[in-house]
Amino acid sequence: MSRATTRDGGAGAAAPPSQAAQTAPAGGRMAADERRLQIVRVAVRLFSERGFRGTTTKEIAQAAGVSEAIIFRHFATKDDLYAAIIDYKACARTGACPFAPETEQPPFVEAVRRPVEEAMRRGDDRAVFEALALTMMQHHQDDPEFLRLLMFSALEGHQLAQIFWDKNARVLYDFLGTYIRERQRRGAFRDVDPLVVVRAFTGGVTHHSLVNSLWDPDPARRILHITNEEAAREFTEILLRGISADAPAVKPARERKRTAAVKKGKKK
Amino acid sequence: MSRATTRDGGAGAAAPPSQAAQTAPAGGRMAADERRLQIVRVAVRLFSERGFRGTTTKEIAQAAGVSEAIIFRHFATKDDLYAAIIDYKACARTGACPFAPETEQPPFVEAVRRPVEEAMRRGDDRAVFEALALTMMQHHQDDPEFLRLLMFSALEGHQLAQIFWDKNARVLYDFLGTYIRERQRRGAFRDVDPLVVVRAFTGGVTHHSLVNSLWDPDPARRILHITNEEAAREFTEILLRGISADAPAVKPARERKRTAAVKKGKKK
DNA sequence: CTGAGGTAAGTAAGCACTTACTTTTATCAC
DNA sequence: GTGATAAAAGTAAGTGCTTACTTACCTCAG
Repeated sequence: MSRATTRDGGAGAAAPPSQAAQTAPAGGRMAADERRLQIVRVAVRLFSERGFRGTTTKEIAQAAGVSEAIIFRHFATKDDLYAAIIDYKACARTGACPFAPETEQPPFVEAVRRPVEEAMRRGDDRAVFEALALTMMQHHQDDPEFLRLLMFSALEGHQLAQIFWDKNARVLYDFLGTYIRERQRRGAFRDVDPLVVVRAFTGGVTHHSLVNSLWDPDPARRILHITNEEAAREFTEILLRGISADAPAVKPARERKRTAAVKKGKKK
Repeated sequence: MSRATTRDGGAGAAAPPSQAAQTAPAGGRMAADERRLQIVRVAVRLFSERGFRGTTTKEIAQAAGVSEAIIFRHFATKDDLYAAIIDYKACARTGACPFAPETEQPPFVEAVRRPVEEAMRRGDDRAVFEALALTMMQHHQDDPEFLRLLMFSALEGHQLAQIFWDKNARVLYDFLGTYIRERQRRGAFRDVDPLVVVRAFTGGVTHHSLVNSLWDPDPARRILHITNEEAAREFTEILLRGISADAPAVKPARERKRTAAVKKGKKK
């Protein structure tokens, strides 16, 4: 059951720890399921670093500490391995999915859902959006592989991108959009297309994570150095003021009042 | 000057129009500069579609209608070709570039700058952000290659991503941040970190373009089908309401005179 | 008749994937 | 407990194809 330890000092010739093997020495022999899972994990890491096309099966084998043929014993083709990654990433984080495709629960949305729905029941708008933003950012930060893998997948035209959208983004748009519509009916929010609100908010959050991950890596973080909590709070504050109904009519834009002064012959 | 046409009907054997050659038959003989530029353009398109690693020199040659050896007569290595692309995409539009095709748009920030700065001088916040959003989205839509190339570049760790950030994003953060800070000093905007505002706003805009380009392509556009103008208007509305200074009693009057009321505990 | 634009046909290295073979280990009659 | 055994985990050394890049040659404008 537990990982190896049965024969660590054994033969010794299996995997020289001198180079490579950054992930796991993985020296000993493994049960098929273990090995398969390990290969998937290694492949996820490498694909997220270099893309599907940019990663060779040889590299995966080396990083996993086995020969290339092992990869092809567990996965018929490289595409097959990619498919396994989709299964893995689509359900791995729920913890309730060893490998079976039976999970219908999308991990990302599921992680988001609980705290957000709880806040929704209380009608606490601030908590809703703050929890949403924070959960998303935390997810991106805890699992930076995921964003990269997703972007590679979208750019390279693989299925993961579409699956992610259907299982996560679409769900989010639906249930957040529904909430916003409900709050509008109650007069809490002004009349904007709820989907535009979702797009604007999740866009700010996702873009923030993406820029952090691609251009402004973690320790230095020189472009915009704020905690996820601060970011969630500020983004939420902007959005809530931006869509709340009782807001003071915004600003000089309402120039129909100011007929007197500077009417620059603008458009109607 | 003009593209070929000198010997289209000539030999006939050069480029069979039966397959490939989606871009340009490019049959005849070209001057070196012409050919070089054409190769760069073709390569930009292919790299943006499949990434640097995912595009072969053979494909580039075929799409350009020449033999592979021609690529390597003009560019020592594939990396060299990539470097030429950087020049092309990063400065081709400034006009200050070796082989700048004077025809195309100015670079990103330059395109944004003119309308936005004009609105800034008028102090028309709405126009500032709307013009910014609209110019960005229009740029992304007119040149969808660019976003894809940029993302590939960032993911694959090429220089273009860094150069783009330094030459465009950083500049935008600076000069929009400065504007916001100025408006805060005048009491028009509440006290938020200007960089957070820039991140939130450009994030929403960029994310919108990215989702449109990767998940919701143009003709159908089923996830969120709005024009760039509408999107710019809505995003701007949300942002401006979101960061406008608190006006407890709605005071549409010029705020710079009214030192008394507003000015909450803002300065450090 | 020279030199620049262009090509066909390479080359060595790298790719996804196989084949033929060698351990290791769980199992079960004894 | 043994030890024969079958199945599975593992490997070394390929296979044929593709890749970035070269070499040797051609062709035609000036």
